[in-house]
Amino acid sequence: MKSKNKAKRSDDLLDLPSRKNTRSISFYHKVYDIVRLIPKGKVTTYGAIAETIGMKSSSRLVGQALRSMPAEMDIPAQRVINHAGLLSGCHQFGGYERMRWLLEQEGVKFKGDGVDMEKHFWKPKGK
DNA sequence: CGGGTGACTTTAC
DNA sequence: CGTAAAGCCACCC
Repeated sequence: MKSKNKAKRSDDLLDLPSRKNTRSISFYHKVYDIVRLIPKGKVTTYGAIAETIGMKSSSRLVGQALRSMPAEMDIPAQRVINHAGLLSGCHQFGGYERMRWLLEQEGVKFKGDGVDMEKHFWKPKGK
């Protein structure tokens, strides 16, 4: 099955912790570390994460990292949304409704179809 | 080594 | 307001 190829990638990414000792940590891994720091009930944007890493013009890479992220990892990826507060990665969570539900369980309020950024936006590193 | 890809963002019309 | 296109760059094949 083709899933074999996907499994290989996941396994490689799960090797994350052990790579911590290496001097060259993948860009993706930095993204994962930051996303894990997002407090419950808060959300952030791809651009904010990219900026924290030092590549604010490459917000796409953040999205790409999360897309490749193995589901086995305990990363609240649902808290990462786009600049407009919309759930751009909803398909990865089984649909918009499901991703929205996950956020609402954490206390995130919605404004229209997107997250109320005024109340829940959180910038990595707190400052 | 080169081309394709993408959970973005911004600007332009 | 909506759609379109360009800029951006790490990772995979």
